[in-house]
Amino acid sequence: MNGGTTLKYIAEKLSLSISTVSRALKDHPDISEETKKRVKELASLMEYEPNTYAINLRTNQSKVFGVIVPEISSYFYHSFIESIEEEGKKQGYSLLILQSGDDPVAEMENLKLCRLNRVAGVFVSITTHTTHIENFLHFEEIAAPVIFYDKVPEFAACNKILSADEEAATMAAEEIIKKKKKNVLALFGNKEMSITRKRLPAFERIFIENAPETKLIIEHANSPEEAYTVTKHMLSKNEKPDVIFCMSDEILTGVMKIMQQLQIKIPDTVSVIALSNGFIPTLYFPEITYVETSGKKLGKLAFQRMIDHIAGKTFIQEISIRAKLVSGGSL
Amino acid sequence: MNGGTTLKYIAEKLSLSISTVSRALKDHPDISEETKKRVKELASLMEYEPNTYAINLRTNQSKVFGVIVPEISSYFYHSFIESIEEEGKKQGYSLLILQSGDDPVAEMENLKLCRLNRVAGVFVSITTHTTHIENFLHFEEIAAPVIFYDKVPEFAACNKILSADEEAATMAAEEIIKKKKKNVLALFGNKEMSITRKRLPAFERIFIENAPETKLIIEHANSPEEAYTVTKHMLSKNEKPDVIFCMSDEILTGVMKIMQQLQIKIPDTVSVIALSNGFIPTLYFPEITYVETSGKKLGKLAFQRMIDHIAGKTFIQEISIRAKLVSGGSL
DNA sequence: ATGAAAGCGCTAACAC
DNA sequence: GTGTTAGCGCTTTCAT
Repeated sequence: MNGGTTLKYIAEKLSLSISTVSRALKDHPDISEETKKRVKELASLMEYEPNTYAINLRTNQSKVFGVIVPEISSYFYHSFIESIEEEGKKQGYSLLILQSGDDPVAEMENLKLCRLNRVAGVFVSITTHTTHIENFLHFEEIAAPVIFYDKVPEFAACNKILSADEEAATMAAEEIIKKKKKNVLALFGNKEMSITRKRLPAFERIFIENAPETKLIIEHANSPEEAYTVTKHMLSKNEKPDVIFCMSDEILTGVMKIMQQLQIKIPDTVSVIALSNGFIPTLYFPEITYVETSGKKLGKLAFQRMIDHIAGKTFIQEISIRAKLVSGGSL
Repeated sequence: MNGGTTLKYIAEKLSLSISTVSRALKDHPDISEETKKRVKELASLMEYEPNTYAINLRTNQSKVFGVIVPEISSYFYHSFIESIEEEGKKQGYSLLILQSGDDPVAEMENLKLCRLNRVAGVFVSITTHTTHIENFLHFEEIAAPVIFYDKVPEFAACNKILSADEEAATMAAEEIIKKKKKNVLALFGNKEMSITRKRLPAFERIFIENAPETKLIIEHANSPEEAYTVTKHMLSKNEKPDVIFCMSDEILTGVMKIMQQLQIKIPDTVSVIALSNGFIPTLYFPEITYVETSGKKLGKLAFQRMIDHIAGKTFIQEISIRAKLVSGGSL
């Protein structure tokens, strides 16, 4: 295995003690230049690599971060993972990717795996059913920092890195008003979802405050199919919306399907605007105007917070990334 | 850390030796039922968890698989990862996800990381520039099994799990012929890519053999944008294609954009068929007919091969997953 | 049926 | 400047 070169082996070859070799490799000041040179030469010749597990055993820590995601197959989450991976690599960290599948039981098992792997820290987006986060808090006390991202516990005091949900919804609403749309169909996800609970009120408020005359119809859809159906229904009415707002990529895909089917001209007949992670809107023509909530940026921020935390800056923080309007021509 | 319960701790509490405790926990036949019971009770009370690193250190192996992907942000790869993750979890394996970004240097670094982490095996999709795979072969000799998937070395003898590229291209071609299309625009990716080199000849051959009268135009596109441009150009000609074949999701997105822009009726005016990993085609109306090359299935197969390999079935194999036609209404 | 001891590879406190 | 020793937590051989 691994060529199997160990400190012991090098020590024997050079008739030195193991500790001398260890220190030489670490440029310990006590060791003579001469010895250092001999040791390093042989080490590189033998392609010596320290045994990670021996080190982990001693330090009870590993250079691995646990990343718990509800599901990998979502543009948002894998762009998050990608970003953590890139940042981590620079500092010698690897990633343990764990899927919770929105199941609190799996989530706890994953947390346990993080403990068993003595991870240096955990990034977690909690499931929609996670109510108790004591386990995470406890984990943080006895094991390693926990950074919550995206789906975070609502009340507890902990490190949270958030998409700018309110800001994004606000920006979309403002853009709609700016474009003088009067008849808004706004599609949101499941009412229980935390992102819905954030995006919806922020969205509504802008209209109430800035354009109370707007006719605003709020609908909820739990899947692209539901979004399709709801939209189809609304478009069949006499008074059609002049703009459709989609809370997420998932909803956008459902809406766009019926738009294509009915061959509705965007933005001439009906405009479209969405909140998105940034890939889906570019698939259509015209490209859909959207407010971006980027997994990549979120990842960078979460990673930085983790590094700070590890470096001892253990104060609690709640950070949001900035939302960004990307104009596509659909509004 | 971890509540910190160790064998030693349990042993002391129970006035037993460490080895007795270790054996009791493993149901070793030598140990009396009485002792087993006492040990197990205390262990579960203390939430004893064996220290992974100590075990890894002794066994020089870990229950972790390395997964090297060119990029996480591709539906194909993350569905592959997802599938490996699910299968692995059942057997107690975790995943070390490494991105090569299509860079051979990063690829080698990732392989090294796999070695340092004493992974139980490596799944790798090589970069387009990887020419030497000695390192992988060497790794396999000294460390752990290597399963190549998707992008695999062409000539070397090694375990390969492949998408059914030829079969998929063949099926698409046959479907086109079956639908009596006479004027085919076929868009392929970069000529150097191994999937292009497999899909293109298989696709062409079917027409030559079964429908030589078909007018077949082959074009290459390296990006959605290029696919868009090429398609736009071809659609502006007098003799328009009656069907467009897209080698990949990437190309499909480019093609669909211009189709939407020109408001071309699918399949009435022009039909579309693609080879796909299965998500993108469902975004459009009508849904695009495609031949599926599923990352998920590939993952399952690759995982099974890995398990077999670890179980000692070290013979070399080259396996392809079956392609599947999914009808969407676009052809 | 149980215990003692060695060793996996590494680090660090403590000699000399 | 270099060596000795103990120990991280676990498994396993060899006693008893």
